Amino acid sequence: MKNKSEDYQKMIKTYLEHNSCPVAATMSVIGGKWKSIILYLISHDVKRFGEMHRMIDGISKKMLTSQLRELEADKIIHRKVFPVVPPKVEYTITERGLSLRPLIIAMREWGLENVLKIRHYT
Amino acid sequence: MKNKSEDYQKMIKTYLEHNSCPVAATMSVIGGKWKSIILYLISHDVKRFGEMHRMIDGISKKMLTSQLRELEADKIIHRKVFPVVPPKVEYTITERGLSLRPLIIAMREWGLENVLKIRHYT
DNA sequence: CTGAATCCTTTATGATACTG
DNA sequence: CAGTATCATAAAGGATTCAG
Repeated sequence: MKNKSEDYQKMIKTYLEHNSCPVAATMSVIGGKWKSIILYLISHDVKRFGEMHRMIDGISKKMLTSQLRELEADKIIHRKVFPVVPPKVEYTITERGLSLRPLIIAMREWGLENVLKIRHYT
Repeated sequence: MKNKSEDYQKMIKTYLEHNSCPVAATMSVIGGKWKSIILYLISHDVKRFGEMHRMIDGISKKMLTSQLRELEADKIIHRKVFPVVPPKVEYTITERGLSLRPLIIAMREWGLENVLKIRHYT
């Protein structure tokens, strides 16, 4: 209990004094509307832009672009441009991106155990 | 590898056919702008509305209300109203809410290890 | 004290057309 | 093919006021 309390105190301290929460930080990396599925697709194998655009139902090119750029900025994925005509761009997952796998899996488990039981997603 | 591939196939199937992803589902529960800190505060001990409003710097009463209502709808927290004047309302964490702890902690760890190193939060 | 109601501003996302 | 640019709409969030 001592540990847990100290942990809590440190967290609140971080929150309240520096207003920078590690949890929120992580959320800002993986919390985008389409980021989890993009991560899931890319973590399996290399993907091209159009390929993902076709696979992810309902996403616009604009959104796909912005989500990819954010993931790239956070060094979760890598964007490789081939100087060919027509253009070819490949997205791959980085080491840092791979380190998110346990988290994604844990969220998936929790979702299966909890949310999908009490809610409807269309 | 077989397992992982099947896992992936199932996930993509879920995503693409039913458009209901367990990861996104979990995200919809804990991904709100202020939910992680609310959870963290409440998981420590019972909190009243005004108490949280004072502790969470920058949150409006409107936002606090809506975030609390969403957490309540997802059965993560419980809202207990005392029929007194002036009004008194206590928020407590539920069993389901407690089951989120490992997830929150994992996100916190990842954030500390990764995001806080490469970004600035103000 | 714990909100609800209203109005307003900002941000996010969509649709469409265009380009190297 | 892989985007960008532009315009339009929707959703999120803030400020303020009111009420039991």
